[in-house]
Amino acid sequence: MDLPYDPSDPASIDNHASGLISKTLREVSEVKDSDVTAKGKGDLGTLVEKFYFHQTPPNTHEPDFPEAGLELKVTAVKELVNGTLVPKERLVLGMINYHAVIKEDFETSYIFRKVRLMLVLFYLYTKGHSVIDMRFLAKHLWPLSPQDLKLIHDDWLTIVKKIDAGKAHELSEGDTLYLGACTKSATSANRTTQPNSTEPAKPRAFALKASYIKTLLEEDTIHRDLYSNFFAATPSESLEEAVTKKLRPFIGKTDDELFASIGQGLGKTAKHRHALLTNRMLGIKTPKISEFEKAGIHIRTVRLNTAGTPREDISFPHFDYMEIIEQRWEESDFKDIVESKFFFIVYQETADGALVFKGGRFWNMPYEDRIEAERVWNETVKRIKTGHADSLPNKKFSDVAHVRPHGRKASDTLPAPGHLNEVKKCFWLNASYIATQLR
DNA sequence: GCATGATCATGC
DNA sequence: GCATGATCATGC
Repeated sequence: MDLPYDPSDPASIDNHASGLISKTLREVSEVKDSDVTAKGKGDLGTLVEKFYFHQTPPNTHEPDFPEAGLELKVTAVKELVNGTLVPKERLVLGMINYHAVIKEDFETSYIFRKVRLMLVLFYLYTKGHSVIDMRFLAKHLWPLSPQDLKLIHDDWLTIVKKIDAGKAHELSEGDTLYLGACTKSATSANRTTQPNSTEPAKPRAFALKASYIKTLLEEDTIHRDLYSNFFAATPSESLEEAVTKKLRPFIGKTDDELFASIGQGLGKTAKHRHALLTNRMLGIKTPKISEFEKAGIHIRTVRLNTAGTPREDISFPHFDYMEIIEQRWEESDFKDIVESKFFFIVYQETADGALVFKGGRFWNMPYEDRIEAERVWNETVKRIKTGHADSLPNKKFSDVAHVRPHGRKASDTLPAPGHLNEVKKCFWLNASYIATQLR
């Protein structure tokens, strides 16, 4: 048949995709309910290609439009309570074949061929509806910038090196910045073989992090003035090296000195004043650092006492008792946290009470400690389920993490099994644990 | 000195 | 008004 667009021309494909915006697939094509398979999950992309673009998706690792070198991605967004749209999930590019990937080069890998130029269609996820009735809201034609391509290349190498070292079971999304190795399995017990080790590993896929998609969407629209970049891609330099180089001149200065020299206009009493100061050190005037936002990096200030131990434990958003008992570890918020990357801004107290900047440190949780975090999470859920939300794992239970209150005040509560008003709580990383990790 | 509970400052 | 990250307060 004659196609209503030119499959060798990205602009023409993009233009044809415009006809989907504000529509559902059912409204603009001949698709029927019987075309939707079993769960209906994940196959909207296939249906769009077949019924709207009249293409048979290549069952190889080629981009969907090989002549145009363009990969079509259909992905869900959800609406937050405040009305903003955010990606519902990571953008999965394809399963990782642990045995094959260690023999590949990035330049010839399917990841490279796919991410170079992507047309991403965003639809609003609406629970309980068939995928063909979910509405498309926006699209974006993405030729990857050289900076992003460089970091994704670095990420790919990091992942493949770890697999080649026989550590596929230790992979974590926190190992990398934009391209992650996300777990991909219906059941958390599912394991596969890996090269150079007898240890079974969770199946994982290459995926662009949700934080990456979210930032690109925002940068593209109304929030442009929120973000700025500091990373200039040079072949030899990693993001970590670029950060280290920027921060080096400020190491050894006190926070008072830093506020005086580069902190004009910053509130000195703000609790996140040290994070703001870091932006200034990186030469960034906007509230957010583009590269850190894309990578979903948790930026946290660590204030060491004179003995070199953090004064405080590290808190996270409180959880909902009734929600967490319905979750499995694999889909929990805390699992996402322990598989994310952190950037610690380290200050040390001196005997005379000054705070000296010691530098920034990237960190993500090692494998054994993620197993321990999972143990704490499981015990927490078990206790809540059995009506003990008032007595959750404390510091004696684990060297890595504990649970304790995190509300705005004692009366800031949520319902839990057996408790109508239990104070809001969250997972904390133990200060003593962070101390050992920083050494 | 540390564990645990409670609350503050800011942004949206 | 609430979420979030940071910090304070209390008691053993």
